Amino acid sequence: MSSAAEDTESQDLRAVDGRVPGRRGIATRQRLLQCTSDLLETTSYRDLKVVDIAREAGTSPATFYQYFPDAESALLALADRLVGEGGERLVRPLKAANWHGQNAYLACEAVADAFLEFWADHSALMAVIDLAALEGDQRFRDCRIQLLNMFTVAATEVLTRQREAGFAAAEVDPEATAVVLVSMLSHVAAHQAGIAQSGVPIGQLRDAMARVMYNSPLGKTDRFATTI
Amino acid sequence: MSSAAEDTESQDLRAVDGRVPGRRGIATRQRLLQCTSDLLETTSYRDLKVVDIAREAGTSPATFYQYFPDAESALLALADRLVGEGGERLVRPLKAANWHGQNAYLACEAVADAFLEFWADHSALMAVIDLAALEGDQRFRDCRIQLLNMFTVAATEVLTRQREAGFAAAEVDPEATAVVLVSMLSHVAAHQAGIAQSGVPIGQLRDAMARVMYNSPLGKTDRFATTI
DNA sequence: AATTGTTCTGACGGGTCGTCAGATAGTAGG
DNA sequence: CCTACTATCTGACGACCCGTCAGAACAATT
Repeated sequence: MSSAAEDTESQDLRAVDGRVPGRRGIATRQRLLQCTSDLLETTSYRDLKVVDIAREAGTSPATFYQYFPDAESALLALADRLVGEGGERLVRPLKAANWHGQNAYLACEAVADAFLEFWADHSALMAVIDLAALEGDQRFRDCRIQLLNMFTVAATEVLTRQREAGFAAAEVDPEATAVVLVSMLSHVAAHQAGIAQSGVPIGQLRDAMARVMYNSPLGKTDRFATTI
Repeated sequence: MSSAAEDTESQDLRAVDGRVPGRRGIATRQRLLQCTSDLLETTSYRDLKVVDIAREAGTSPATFYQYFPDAESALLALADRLVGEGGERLVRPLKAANWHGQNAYLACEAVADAFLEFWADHSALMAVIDLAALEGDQRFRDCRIQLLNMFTVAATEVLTRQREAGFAAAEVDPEATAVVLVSMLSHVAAHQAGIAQSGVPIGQLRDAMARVMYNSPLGKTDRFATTI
């Protein structure tokens, strides 16, 4: 399942004119992707020009257009590659944990860390995904949904179990709660640099995230547990 | 204090060449702003062309540039006008509430509603602010911070009091918690349309937001309150 | 080395941007 | 009503970026 990205890379690849590229073509495409990724570290998404990517890759703009219809498509290709890894990384601490008693808080900390670290590791690309999705680009919107969907589904399941076990009120809507928590996690993770810059240490942020999760119906594994 | 925006409008206004515009000039500027706002309802932020705004206003692009250095600046002028109203609307339910006992949950509902409604009322412009801020534009970033700052400060105060009253653990960091909650509120509010479209009713969303707030240290006004 | 298929690129038409000199509209004084 | 002056508007322009295409350069195969 996690090789889906790989398969897409080697199977479906077509140059713009419909031909299947050979060894050299694939290498060029790869080089263009790498240069796009590199440039993204120093250039803002909107200032990313095809001509710059091409120059960085030591080739001409026309070559770029042979492999991608536009600059965004190259970014999308990079983003797609991230979805597999990301979905996995985010959902792991949720699934690995056993949501009983005190373990729940540890799980919440692990989840907060996973979000913060994943966004920190891929801040530039994640910013592009968030941005393009917000801007209404359906391709990036799907990408973002797919990335978060695995987590949201898993969180919904945990919440449903908590509710069935009587740890949360019957009116709690598991899916809505999961969406709200995912919003919190992804938004804080995406803005961690800015938040830190305005004086809140990342450590405190992580604790606050974990606490909010733990105190929500997600973390409650005891009918009379108190807020921490 | 709330007339600050008005003052700015009538005092500081300068045409691009440094002159102070007269009656007619101010009217033209106003018309351009209104057309920008109108076009924003039907056009995506990035597709907003100066030439379109000018045509809509029945004037020429060159006229536009006499009043704004670029299209973003017109949007910023609209955004600034929203900050006064927005800050006020968001913080009111937080300050109006007395955070004692059961009232706290009602306050949380009111806060959730305020965020959802404010973003719904100004979805297009708020999307632009979020977008431009995310994109790194410092002017919009400041604008967004100013909009949310009043609320964040007020929430930090409430949290500090709750902690001093012994309703939250000593390790709870009021500011970090406030930031996390504001992230949740603003992100959910900004994406409410998309979330609703994917099948979660706004009502459920509101309840989930209120519950997450209420269960966080913000809502706890009783040492042994249980999760709802 | 000739042939065939693949990959690359210089040069171009089309479009948007922001500027500026000059046209136009408004106004005060005679 | 005319003149002179100021405020406002605009047509036309150069600069820039985008994506395309015909043909050059390259690689592989015989």
